[in-house]
This record gives sequence, structure tokens and C-alpha cells, in this order.
Amino acid sequence: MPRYDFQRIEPKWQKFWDENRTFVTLNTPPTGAQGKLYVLDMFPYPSGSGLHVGHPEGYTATDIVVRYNRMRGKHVLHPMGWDAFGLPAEEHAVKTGTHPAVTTKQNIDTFRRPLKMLGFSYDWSRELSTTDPEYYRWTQWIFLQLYDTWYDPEYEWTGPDGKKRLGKGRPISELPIPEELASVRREPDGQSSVDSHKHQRADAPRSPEIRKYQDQHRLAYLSEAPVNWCPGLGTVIANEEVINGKSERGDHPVIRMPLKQWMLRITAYADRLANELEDLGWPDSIKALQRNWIGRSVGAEVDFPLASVRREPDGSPERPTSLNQGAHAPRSPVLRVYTTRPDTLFGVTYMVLAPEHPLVDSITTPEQRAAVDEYRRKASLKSDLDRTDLAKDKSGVFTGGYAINPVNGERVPVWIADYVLISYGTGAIMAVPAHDERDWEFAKQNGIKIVPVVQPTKDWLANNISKDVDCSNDMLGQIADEVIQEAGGIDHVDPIWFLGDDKTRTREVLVARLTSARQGNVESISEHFGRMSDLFDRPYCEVGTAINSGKYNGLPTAEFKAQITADLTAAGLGKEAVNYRLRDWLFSRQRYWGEPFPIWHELDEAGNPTGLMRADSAEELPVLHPHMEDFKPTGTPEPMLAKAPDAWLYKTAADGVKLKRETNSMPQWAGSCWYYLRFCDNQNSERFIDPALEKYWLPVDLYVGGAEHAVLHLLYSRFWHKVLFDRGHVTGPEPFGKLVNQGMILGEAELTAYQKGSGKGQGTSDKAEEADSSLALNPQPSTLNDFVTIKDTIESPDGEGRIHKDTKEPLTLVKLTAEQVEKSGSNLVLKGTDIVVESRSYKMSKSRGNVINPDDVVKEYGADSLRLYEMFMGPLEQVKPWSMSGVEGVSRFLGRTWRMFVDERADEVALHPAIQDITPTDDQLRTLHKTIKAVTEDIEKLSFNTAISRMMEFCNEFGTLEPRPRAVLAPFVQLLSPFAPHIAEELWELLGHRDSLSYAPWPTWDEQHLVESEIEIPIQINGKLRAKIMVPAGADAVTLQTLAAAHANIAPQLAGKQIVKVVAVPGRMVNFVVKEQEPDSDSR
RNA sequence: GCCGUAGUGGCGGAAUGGCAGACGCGAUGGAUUCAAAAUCCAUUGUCCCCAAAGGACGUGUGGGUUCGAGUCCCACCUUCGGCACCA
Repeated sequence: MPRYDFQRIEPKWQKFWDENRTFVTLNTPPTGAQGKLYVLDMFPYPSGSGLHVGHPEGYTATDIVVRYNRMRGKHVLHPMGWDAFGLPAEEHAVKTGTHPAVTTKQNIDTFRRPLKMLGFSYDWSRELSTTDPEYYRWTQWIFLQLYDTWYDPEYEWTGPDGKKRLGKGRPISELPIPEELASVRREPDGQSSVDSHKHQRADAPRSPEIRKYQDQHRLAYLSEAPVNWCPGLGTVIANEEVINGKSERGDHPVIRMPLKQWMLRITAYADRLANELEDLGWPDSIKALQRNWIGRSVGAEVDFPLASVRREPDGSPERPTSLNQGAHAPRSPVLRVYTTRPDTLFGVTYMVLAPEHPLVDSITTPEQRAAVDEYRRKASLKSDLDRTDLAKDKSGVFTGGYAINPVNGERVPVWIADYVLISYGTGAIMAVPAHDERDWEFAKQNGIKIVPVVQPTKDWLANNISKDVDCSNDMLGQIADEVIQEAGGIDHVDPIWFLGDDKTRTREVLVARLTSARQGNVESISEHFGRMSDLFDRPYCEVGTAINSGKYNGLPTAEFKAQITADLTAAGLGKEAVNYRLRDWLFSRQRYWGEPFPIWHELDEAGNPTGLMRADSAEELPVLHPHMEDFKPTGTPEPMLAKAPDAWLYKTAADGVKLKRETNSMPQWAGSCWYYLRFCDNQNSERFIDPALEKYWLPVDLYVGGAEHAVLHLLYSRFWHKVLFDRGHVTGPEPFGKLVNQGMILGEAELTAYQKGSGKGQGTSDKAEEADSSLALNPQPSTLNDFVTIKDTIESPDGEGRIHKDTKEPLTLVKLTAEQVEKSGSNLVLKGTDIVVESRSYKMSKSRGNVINPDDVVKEYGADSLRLYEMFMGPLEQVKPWSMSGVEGVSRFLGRTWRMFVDERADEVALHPAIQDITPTDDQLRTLHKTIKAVTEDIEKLSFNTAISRMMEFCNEFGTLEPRPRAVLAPFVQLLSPFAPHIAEELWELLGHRDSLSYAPWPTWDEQHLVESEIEIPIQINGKLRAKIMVPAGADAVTLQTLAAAHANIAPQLAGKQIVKVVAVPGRMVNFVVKEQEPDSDSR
């Protein structure tokens, strides 16, 4: 009985593909190739727990595109590899003593097997792993490129892509050396460092001063700065890896502490990373996410001269330095701030320095010293989490110092407060409490005066009336008018009212007005809006017309900004400035299982570091890991590799200088930053990629992966690529052309219950959550038994069962079935109770127990069914819940397809006798060609779910038809093959073909066959459907109208009515616009 | 708060401004079977109507544009995701 036996078919074809090297892609295009296509999946981290259903989602999508294009004659590149450095393998090593390399190899094997089992047409000869020394050798080489590069923001050039650019990463040897350093080069002992310009080696004998100067400008540099130290992980991590003060991986607390770490100067590329997003074929949402992350803002830097500064012995106080700030150097001691609102300069009533700001010491007066030191000490202990938690609390201390407001000469007190961040802008702000929420809160809390400098507009008044005032939009406008009238004109509306002071008369008028508007209770409203400011959502307005601003009074905000920026620049008091939320990328980790740095530190006679560094040459790469037995973290910020044997750690250079290896390692992102390049040329031992192959294959034409990489991997990769581009190693500025993010697959929908009437509000999640816990604490014994909602459970420490979060009792989670609930209005209710039941899907997670294992699905339904189901669930980009019965649905479709070709009642597998070489009818051909067209276009649009539904329709039409014309069925197999390649190959073979279907030409459709002789046309009266008629396909508007008017249902309805207009669109519809004779209450 | 995404049957979802709900799941009825599974056929947005014929309503809410709106415009509500003391 030859049923659809995927367990026989699938391994058979996987073996066939393997043995015939069906999917190996040569680097030379085959003759007659229709161009190249590089389709890439985000390569996985091979975790020990194996494949997850999310993986095959994107992989199937790309596989369909690849198989389709292969059949269309494209020269396709479709590789797969492993992002295999990272913590889990190392943590496993700590537990078991197994070397991470061993674990990694095992994990890769457990990942490769299911990928092969799913029939993806990867070219496995291009497989790579970031942990392979032959791979990370080039990762280290690229690091050396970064190390050898400085960014010249002034450099104008034309790239190989023909576009003009401003700003370029250039070799460090081309960095101009300042005069004062250059003079040092001629050393007294005659050891000149006038180098040949051509071959500069990193360890060339130059003066230490120059070398340190260069080191400060490299794209890869060492910096002592507060970083995110995560004791739980035993390493520092990047800003991007910190979520709400906890580590992204493991959810461990993160504390900030100053450490010397490697940084990559990604901020130098911030502008280009933001601007060059524009032309990318990426989803707007991802572009927005990156733009947001880069966070470009335009404003001005303004210098406030200091009124009282304790002079240092050398005569000048230290000036703040910032990487972000430009070169204009003030002559006298100043406090430089960055602001996006230079138009509010006249409203500055205090200034704030970040506690870590270098000027704090010199500005603090002796009287304030103790308080300032105490505040700084406390602030330094705060983790980012604490700072976030206490966001509302605007604490701060007065330093005793004053600065002079450059626009009006006023003395402004200088405070320190931790709501100002050292890492953004200049680490200091001018505070304008009248027009900034944070400054306003701070001023209120510390009793600082508030000076409004922006006059509210009528629009502001209308738009900011409190949401508690329940009235129409018209009413809001009227209230605004009322305020203005009461004040005697918009210019007399005093902004101070909104800053908290009462304005009794106006308030009374408004309250009366509101009362009449909503027929409310006068007293309650009066009480509710006790003060004028309560009537408005915000106590300040941001944009409007200038007041209290001297000669600028009357200027609208935008003009004021432009004007005063120009004036400040002219006076040398400031300049326009751009700032980024993006920070430099913290690039070192303290772990073993990452790429070692190809860097040495020079030691002096006593063995102490001199602060000078040397890089390994390209020939010395790769820098391999030292052999180690003990993988326990040091527990301190001291890197794991510091425990390496001396042979690895130390060496003496040719010039006799003692060297010690850099013991940090690179973060996991390093390997994934450039793997798409290596796939083009993964065997090359001379270069990281052959230039000709780079030019041929790049950029990646389609890149598919999860949206969780929107700001990490995708930003880092673009950065590295741009550096390689600037240094002439790649030919394009961007690595990825079209990008698609597959949506996450959620677990199967679960029913959760909560008590009716509990909580407040309407059906909000808050309510459900509140109710959840009360249910768990007071289970209804007779009705719910041990039913407990998921919220109340946590994973037990051994990771096996689940326990109650409060009682720590083990729990059995009872899933409700559809039979246990009944409908009640729009809700579901647990039968016989007042428990409301909600259906919801959650992220798959081990602790929730809703993880679907692809292996199990393949065992039960086959790889083709899994592939087909994941594509049929819905649009690729969308988040969608898993449904096992959905898998059964597509599995049934494959069964029907099988039976369309194979007679299951026969004794062996053979073509169904109903399939005959007969001439198809026009209708049959139309169905076939419609299907070819639809499937083809849907694949092009990556609309796989609709493509599959088209094939289902085809199958529904021909599945049981007898006889079935072979000429119609054969192309269907080709259409199906990208989606369900195994069954397609099998059927293709049954149809008598000996070669793999993979290169059979994709079917084309003929418009001629799509033409229908008669079509159905809807007839509307006043836009409402009243009838349908069959008309000849080519019928013109007049014919349509005549036929429609004569229709048995339409004629009576038109009788005696005035036809105002007839809209007849040939091939589409007819609409009669009639006027009702009696103005009857025709309920619209 | 800011940026982004999405709201359509019992469910997943489909619809170049032109017949809302393709396709699938689920459900109901039937055929087949000793019976079941599997399979096949039919019905399936809600409501009015004994039923049919027919009709009314229907794409988050309120307006608007249009002969015609799920689709376009304005305002709002809600969901999900990201960022969040970024000056």
C-alpha cells in the first residue's frame, strides 16, 4: 500500500542530493546563468538544546527563494555556518571541565543534522565556524585593520561605487602629527624616527608620544571608562547587551565601574551609518530602530565662562574633554554644554554637571566640598539599574560655583546631579526648568527659580488641556479662546500660571465654562482643578514664541534657534553641534571562548606595562587560544586568559623589548560581523576573501533573520563593512541589500482564566494579571482544582518542574480544553463558574513548557509538512502562534497531492492510472496557468502563505478528477518543489524523469490561457451589491449597463426611480446611482 | 513620554479604491466502514424569516473624501515591539 511515506522519501532524496553534490555552487557562473543571487540566513549559535521551530521559518523562506531562482537559471549562493564563540560553551566547560571546543563541535553536529533533515539546499562545502582558527585568523586580521585605521571626518573622496563622500577611515600612518609632538621626533641621541612613508610597521621606532597620540585616534583603542561589569557572567558587556540594568543573556545584574577596555570607534561612523540607511531595501521599522539607536540630534554647544574657579598651580583649570566634541578650544576656563534648545538660553537658571565631570573638583567651593564629595561617592555606587529605578528622584548638590550666561551675563549656579550623564554630549547641561520636564522637576525639588521664555500659543493651550476634562475638540478650542480672552490677548497669557501658581479669576471662568459644557458638578470640578496648572497636562510648553529674551523676543522657536546659533558662532561663544546617542562599542570580554586579540603590551625592565602596544603582523595570525584546564572565571575583572601559561603570555621582541599579550578576548559579535564575506571564498588561505569574488557575490541580495538583531549584529556588520570599504578591501559601502525579518513563532494558544469582576478597567491585561495571582492564591477547589495560571509559576531550581512563586509548592499546570468553556457574550467562561477564560499565545520557553521541537514534528508529519506549515501560517514578517492542527492541515494537503499522482489501492508505488496523456481542456489549462502565475508572483513577493493556498486550490480541483491530464499535473510538481522538495522529487521521478528536479526550468504561464470567455460582474445600486450577471469577457460599458438594467432583480428596483448616474467599469462592476423619490427614512 | 507595528468570522489568515472573509483549522451533517482511523462530499460571518426567495447588519471607534472605502485622509482607542533622565 503505497501511502505518502515521507519516512522513506525524505532520507532518499537527502542522500541523493548529498551524493550528487546537487547544491554545490561553483564560483564561476555556469554557462547561460541569469546573473548571481546571494541569499543568506543569519547563521545560528549552535546551542546545546538544538534547533528551535523559529530557525526553520527563515531557513525555509530563503530555501524557497533559492530553489525557485535556481530553477530560473540564477547562479545562487546559499551557505550555512556557525556563530559558535560564546558563553554557554564556556559555562559548560566550567561545570564539566570539557573544553569549549569539544562542546562546540558537538553542538554544531546536533545543529547540522536537523538542518539536513529539513532538506535545505545549502552548499555545505562552504560551511564555516567562527571558532575555526582558519576563520578567526581573519577576524583578527580585520581587527588589525580597525587598529590600523583612524577616521578623518574632513576627507572628501569618491568611493569605488562612484559616490562622493565626506569622511573616511584612513591608515594610521597618514594621521597628521601635531607640531609639538613632531618636534619630539628628533631625539637628542640622534635616533631619528623619520620613517619611510611606504612601509610603516606598527612597531616602527617612533617616539612614545607619537605612538600614544596615534593610539588615541585608532578605530580600535584602549580606554579607561565606566563600563558594564557583570559579575554573573564574569565579563564586561556592551551597552547593547544591557537590558534594564540586567544582562541580556542570563539576566544578571550589571554594575558600572571604570575599567581599561578595548573600544571600537563606531561613533565616528554614526553619520554614515544613519545616512546610508536611506537607500537600503530594508523594512522601514528596522531602519527606524537603527536610526533611533544612533540617535542623531542637532543643537549647539555653548560655552559658559566660569565666574569662580579655583586656579590650579599651572594657572588653568582642566577642561572637559569629550570625544564627541570638536576642536574649537576656548581661551578662558569655560563650562561647555550641549543643548538642542539654544533658543531657551535666556531661561537658564542653573547648570548641572554629571557627578563624574572633570570640572567638578575645581569649581566646588570649600563650603560645599563635603556635600559634593559625598554625593559623588553615592552616585558612583549606583548601578544603571538604580539610576533607572530612581528616575523620578531628581537629587543633586550645589557646588558653590557659578557660571556666566553668555547671552545676558547673569550668574548661574552650578550643581551636580546624576540625571546628567557623563557619556552624552559634554557631560554638562544648561537647565531651563520652565521648558524641560526634568529640569522642571529638579528645580521644583531644589527650590530653584523658574523663568519662562516661551509664550504658549493657542494651539498649545487647546492641545494640552488635561485629559480629565471630558469634552469635545471644539470645546477645547473654545477653552483656549476663553483663557486668551480672560488674559487680554495671547501675549498676556502668563506662562507662570502653568508653572504652578494660581490664577484664580481665569480658573473660575474656565470652571464655569467647563461646567456648562458637560453639565457637571461645579464643586467637584472646582475641587478637581484646584489650581490653574492642574487644568493642563504639562506645566510648561516647549514650542512657541520667545519672551523674556531681550532682542530675540517675538521670534518663533525654530527661527530663534537658527538665529542665536549663528550669533553665538560669530561671537565665538558656541557653535552648531551634532550628538549621538550611540556610544563607542565596548569590544573586549574577559572570557576564554572568544577570539584572542593580536596585540602585545610593551613592558619595561621591571616588567610593568609602559602603555605602548604592538600588533601582531598578518603573518603571525591566527593567535590561538592557550591550553587551559581551568575555566573558572576569576571572579574579578581580571580576564580568564591572564591565567594562561607564561609561554603564551610573554615573549621578547627582536629589538629586545619584553612583551605581554593582551589577555582580553573579543565579543561574540566579532565573528558574525563579516561571515557573509567568508562564505564567498571559505578556503582562501591567502586573504580573507578574494577581491574578484567579493566583487562578484556582494552585496548579499536577500538576508533573512530575526528582528532581535536590528541594532546589534546589523549595526556592527555595517560598521565593519564600511571600514573595510574605506580601506579598499571591499567594493561596496553596505553588506546587505534586501533584508527581511521573520516574525517570531509563539507557542500554541493557551487558555488562562481570571475571576469575573475582579480588577478595574475593561479587559486590560492589568486586570487579568491581578486576577491571576488572586486565583492562584485562592484556588476554587471544586471548579479549578489545581488550575494555576502561568504567571504564578517559576522554574524550580533544578530546571525541571514548575513551582509556585510564593508557596514554592510544585505545581501541575492544567490546560483547559475548548469543551470546558462556553461563550458568554464576547468572553469565554469556564462552564458552571464565573471564571472568565482568555485565549492567548506566549513566547515559546522551556519554563512555560510550550516549546515545539522540530524534530518531533518531522518524525510525525515529515520535513515537507513542517516546511509547508511554517510558510502557510501567515506572512513571514508577522508574529504568529503555532497550531498543531494547522500542521495536520498542510500534511493532509500533501497526502492529497500524493494521491493525485499515486493510486494508494495499487500494490506498489506507481503513477495513478487516472493520469493520462490527454489534451487538457481550456478550463484546465486556465487553472494551471493561473496557478503558475500566482505562485510565481507570490514567491517574488515572499508571500508564501498565499502561494501555498493557490496550490491547495489546484489540488482541490484536480485531486479527484478522472482522467487527469498529465500535461497539467507535471508543472504542478515543479511549482511545489521549492516548498516541499522531497515529495516533489519523488513525484518527478514517478513522472519518468531521471535528473533532479532542482534544475528543471521553472514553468512559465501564457496570458492566452488566462483569458476567460464569460465573467461574472457584480451589479450595485448606490454602492450596494444587488445582483450578479454573467457577461462576455469583452463586454463594454454600454453593454454592461444594458444587461444589468435588464436583470430580473435589478429592473424592479430601478423602476420609477431617477437614475442619477451609472458607473460601469468593463470587466469589473456596474453601479447605478439612484435618487430615492421619497425622502424615506432610508437608514443609511 | 518618544519611535515603530498591527487591529477583519470561533481560530491562523486572504483581498491593484470595485462581489469582504480566498486557503487552512475548528464545527455540523452525510457517504464509506461490522466499527474506528483515514478518506471523500456538503454546509459554515451575524441577525430577520417555519423555510425558500429575499432582506438588514458587518473589517477597533468617530468623522471625512468617493458613484463605491478593510484599503485613501483627519482625530481617537487598543495591542505588540523598541528606546527611555540622551539635555
